[in-house]
Amino acid sequence: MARTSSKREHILDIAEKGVLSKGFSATSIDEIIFEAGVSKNGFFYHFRDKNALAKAMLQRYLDNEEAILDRVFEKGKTSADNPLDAFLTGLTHLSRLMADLPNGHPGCLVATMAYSERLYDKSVRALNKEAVLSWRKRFTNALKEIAARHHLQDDVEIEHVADMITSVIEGGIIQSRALNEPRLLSEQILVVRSYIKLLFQPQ
Amino acid sequence: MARTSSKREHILDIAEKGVLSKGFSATSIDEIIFEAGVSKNGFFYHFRDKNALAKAMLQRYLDNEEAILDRVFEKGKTSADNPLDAFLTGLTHLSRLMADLPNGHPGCLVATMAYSERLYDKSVRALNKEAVLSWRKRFTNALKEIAARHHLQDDVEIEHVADMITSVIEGGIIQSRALNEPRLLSEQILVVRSYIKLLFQPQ
DNA sequence: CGGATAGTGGACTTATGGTGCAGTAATCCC
DNA sequence: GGGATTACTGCACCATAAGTCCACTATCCG
Repeated sequence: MARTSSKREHILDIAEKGVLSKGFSATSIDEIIFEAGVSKNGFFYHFRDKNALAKAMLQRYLDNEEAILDRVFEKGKTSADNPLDAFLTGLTHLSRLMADLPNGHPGCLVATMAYSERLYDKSVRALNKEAVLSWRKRFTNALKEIAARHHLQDDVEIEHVADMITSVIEGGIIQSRALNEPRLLSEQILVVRSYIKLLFQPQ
Repeated sequence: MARTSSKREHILDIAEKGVLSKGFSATSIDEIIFEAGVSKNGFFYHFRDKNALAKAMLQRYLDNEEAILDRVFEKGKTSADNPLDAFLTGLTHLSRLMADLPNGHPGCLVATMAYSERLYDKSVRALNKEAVLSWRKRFTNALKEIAARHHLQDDVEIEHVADMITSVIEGGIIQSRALNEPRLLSEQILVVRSYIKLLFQPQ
């Protein structure tokens, strides 16, 4: 067979879709291998067990998300002359990106894994934690850069505001799904943008 | 046996703990009945199938949450003389309530069910949707009452701000779990409180 | 004392996660 | 061009899980 595995990525695609619509344990290996057109041992060749599948899925998801966030906020920086406008523009781009997804955001693996932690081993839980911490770091750094130039209009900790951006995105995805309102997430991002604006812009 | 079933509630308690820590399908009926000290047919006497268990769990969870929110925001109203202060005080109470949970919030069933929707039938999905809509209604009504007296400091839709309160709570729970930081949720509620304050209070 | 409520016990079916073993086709390295 | 490595297929097997069927029982209410 081919040297570079195309089936591995195919398995991950199918597994991710299943996990985000039914949860991890309801997504059976038999079902994955059937859809991927691969044998059972073909699956176990790539992933020692289901936990290894979870870890690979999560790692791939995080790499992809990071690249998207990098791109969006980099784009914000080029079109603005101060950190506040850059960040606000970045959030606008992110909102539009979410609005352009035809069926809404497919769901966040970090959220599903946080809600079924007992299923995974230490390494997956550590990876999930690291991901949330990296978002905290990303947004905290951006907000600190803003705070260096603009006075805070309320007594809140920068780090908590950074976490709130993540909260709104995760919560927005949940509500989008529960209500079947794909646009809700992008609207929520604009609301948190409104907060950042009010928090740093004197009226 | 006793007339009023104590075992039914016991089953629901154990099932809820399992679902919030491992997910729905990973929480086996065999495991539930073992922990509850009930026979398999004892389980199926109360719940036609696993879907009926999910529905009963969710209904009980929602009734409980509604009672808590009613209490918290009612308390806010008695200690303030205007709707803005009443709502801000309610959020402070809610934040404190979450901070006082020794192991943090146990998790939201609405979120887990939104993330494994394909597992449940129409009635469960409808109940989940109804729950999110009831939160939207609750917060929208409160915010509209405020908006009748205070001028909005930014161009945002009240309903989106209402949804944001739910977003921050759901997202706060996810991050609390992922990071194992029980206090994060209560901090997040104070940040959304800060937004409501800035949004209605002229500087 | 009859009927409803709240169960127990056991046998059975199908699906799922996972293991073990034997074998194969392509490719890379020397 | 030959041996190791990669990327698989096929089959048999095991324990656990959801769910069904049937027969039976204990308690309470009117």
